[in-house]
Order: sequence, then structure tokens, then C-alpha cells
Amino acid sequence: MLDVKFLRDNLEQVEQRLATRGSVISLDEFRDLDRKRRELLGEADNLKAEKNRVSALIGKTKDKSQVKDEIMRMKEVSVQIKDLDEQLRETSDALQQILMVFPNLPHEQCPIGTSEDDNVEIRQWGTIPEYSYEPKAHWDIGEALDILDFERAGKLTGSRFTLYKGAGARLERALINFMLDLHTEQHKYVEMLPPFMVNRASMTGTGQLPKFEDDLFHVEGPDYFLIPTAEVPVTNIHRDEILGAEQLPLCYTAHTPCFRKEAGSHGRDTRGLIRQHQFNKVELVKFVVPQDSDQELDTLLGHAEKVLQLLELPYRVVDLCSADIGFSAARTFDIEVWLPGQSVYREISSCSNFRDFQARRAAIRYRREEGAKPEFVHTINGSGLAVGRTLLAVLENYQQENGSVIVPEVLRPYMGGLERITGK
RNA sequence: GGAGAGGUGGCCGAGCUGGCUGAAGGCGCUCGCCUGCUAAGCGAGUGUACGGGGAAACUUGUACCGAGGGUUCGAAUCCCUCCCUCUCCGCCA
Repeated sequence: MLDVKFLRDNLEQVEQRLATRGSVISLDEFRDLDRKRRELLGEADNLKAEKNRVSALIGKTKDKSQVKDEIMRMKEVSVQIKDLDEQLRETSDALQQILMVFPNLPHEQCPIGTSEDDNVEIRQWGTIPEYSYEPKAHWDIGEALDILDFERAGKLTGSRFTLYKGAGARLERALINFMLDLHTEQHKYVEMLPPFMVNRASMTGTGQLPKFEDDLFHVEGPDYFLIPTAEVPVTNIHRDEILGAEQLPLCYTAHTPCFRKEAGSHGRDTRGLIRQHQFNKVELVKFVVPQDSDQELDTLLGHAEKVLQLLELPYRVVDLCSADIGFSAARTFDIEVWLPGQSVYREISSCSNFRDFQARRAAIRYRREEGAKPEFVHTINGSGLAVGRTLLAVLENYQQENGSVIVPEVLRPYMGGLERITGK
């Protein structure tokens, strides 16, 4: 959520900056509702002050017959207050509703653009290997080795689900453990294992709701949603809390499955592991003081990159332009891994600085020092990494001409020493 | 699923025969005093949000005692609904 006071004082500037995201958002309705709310608030508060004053007087008067008129008058006032409060509630709700669908302001350094074509590649790592044969796509590799079974997953559930088998299941588990160990032991994140379903308040806190309900799986019964990313439960850990500056930065990592409807992508990436309704992800989340957030995003990005470096998978880092960053983000760097099966870079991590956007929605604050006024923290998060996509990148990059797949060295301790996946 | 207890400020904990209670008391914390140091002691202060005034320090109004509604001139205190926590029983990975 944007800062109401800042909005009020900088309407045009905000309108212009939001426009760089690609869709025109008018702030006229905000301005009118905000004005109306303050008028109603003033009226209601004055009446309440009057009521409080007179009621205290009535309380002090022992002989109530002396204050009969006041009691009658306050009866009237109470009705007026009730009416004003109702109008106030409606106005506040309407205001809140539009505030909740305003996206974050792009960071000053976020490249301005109109589509993903304007994203800026900022570095490449590793060398793209040459092949003396036609490299295969991971779905072919996985099925040939009998470690991925898309057909039976379709039987069990439906499309966009995968059954991992044997060394495939083991490889997924190895990747999860490898990533968690790296982030906890080397990068000093605290491991969390949160609930995989959250309530509406949590989804609103990080920005998935109210705007993107269609992308979420909702459970029957209680008003809970399956998490689309660990970002949601992990960021909401500190919802409605005031932290001490000495606690920051707080760095958490969590492995969770992620559930997404992928409603807007029918027919896209239908084959293989790229776009699934359920996938594993290891997430990195930081709560930081505002002045450090740019730098903290850089280090978090480095932590995510480290996973690919240790796995020796070629990748590039892309600075997303204003039209391509997500709703809650002010700045986002994507990491894209090289996939030889399709000769493309594919997103495998997205690292964002949300500044105070989520913190304001979720009321996550801190004090600079004892006794200081609470201020909003900045939140940062990124995938470290999407596990399914990492597995497919391993399959495609480590494939051999004979159809087998070499196990990356750093994963071998997690695979019982296995050096090569060879089918039966 | 059944029975009971409870949710108050950073924490503990009063209040709950309605009014002077943003809320006693204690702990913690901050500042000052005192003391050779520490400890103890003394004094003052110590919530959040929103609105008005002010350049600011600050000041003023309103709201908040799990959430929402009701009764009343007036509710932390009475009534209703919901949520959560704890204890016991049942069931279960």
C-alpha cells in the first residue's frame, strides 16, 4: 500500500510514476474519497467530543432530574454519531478498497519501459556449452530415464502436475536440502517451515489479495488459501509487530510447495516442469531498515546466484523494467538459467525490493532506537531457487549423448554418492 | 467432536455491583539525582492509529482493554455472535 499522506501531497507525481508501469491509474477517486473521509471524521469527532463532555457532566450530577434535557439531547447526538460513523465506515472502506489495488511505485533506478523487451541484462555467468548432438528437452530426458512421469500425474490429478520417481524424486529432495544448507550455513538465514495455507489477512499483507484472487487455490470450508509462494507466510510472520532496530536485518529461508492456478496462461509451457500448479521453492526473505534495502537486495540476489554457481549452471541477471515488475515490487532482478534443450534463458529466481509497500499493508514496523516513533521496515525476497526449474536445468545442462545425466558434484553427498543417473 | 477456563498496555497483573480508567500495582525501559565502582535507593517520564493547529519541540480531538454487533446520556465493565488460546475427554497421522 502507498503512503496516504504522500499520495495526498504528490498526486500528479504519483500518477506519472505509476503510469510507467503501463496502465493509467487515475487518482481522482482517491482524492475525493480522502477529502470526504476527513470531513466526516471531523464532524463525527466533534460530536463525540460533545457527547463525552456532557456524559461526564451527567455522571457527576447526582440528581438526574436536573439533567433531563441533556440526556434527551445526547440521545439525539448519539443517533447522529451513529449515522456519521456509518457514512464514515462506507467512505473509509471505499478508500481502502482503491488503495489496496494501487501497485507499488517503481524504484528511481528501475529502468523505464513498456514491455519485457525493455528489461536490461546486467550480467552473464558461466559459458553456454556447445553440443556435438541435438540436446534434448528435460521432458524427454526425464521420461527416457523414467524419473519424471507426466502422464500418470495427469491421471492422479490433471495437467500441470508431475510425478517424480526414483532418482528424480531423490534429485528434487537433494536440491532442496542443498539450497537450505547453503542459505542457513553459509548465508546465515534462519530456516522456517510455515503453514502451506494462510488466511485472507496474510494474502492481503503481501499483496496477493484483493487483486489476484483468481490466481490462488482457495480451500473449501475455512477461508484459507494455498500459498503461491513462501513469501506469503514468511513475510507475515511479523505482521502487526514492532521490531527493534537491533534485530534487523532478519533473514529467513523456507522450503515450501507453491500452488498457482496459472489462470492466465492456458496453452503456455504445457510440456514439462516449467509451469506447474504445484512446485517446490526455497525462498529467501529479509526484513531490513529502509536505508539498507537497495544493498540488501543486492546481497540476496548474490545468495540466489550462488546456488547456480555451485551447480555450475550458466545464467544471466536481468533488471526488470517498470512495465514488467510485479504489483508489490519497486525493483526486481530476475535470474534466468540457460536451458540447452530449448536454447533459451528461463526465469529461475525473482528477487525484489518491496520497500515499505508490504510492510505498510501488513503493519510490520521497527523503532530506530528506544522510544523512537515506529517506522515501516522494508521487505525483500527472492527465490533461492525454484526447485523444479532447477531440476530441469540440471537435467538439460548435465545430459550426456547416451541419455544419462551426470549428477552435479555439490549434489552427490545428497544423492548417496550417486554420480550419474542412468535409467534402468 | 464433547465439557470447562480464559483473552487487558513491552511483560506480569488489578479492575468486570457501568461514569472521575489509556486504564491501579509491579517488572522492564529512558532521563535526572545520589553513591569510590556495581547493586540498592530517590524523582520524573514511558502505547498505537487517525484528524485539527504548529516550521518544529509540541499541543488538541477521536478511537482502541481478542473481533464485530446490541443495551445506555455513558461500557474494559451488561447482552448477543464470531475468532483464538489453555485444560480434560473422545478420535487420529
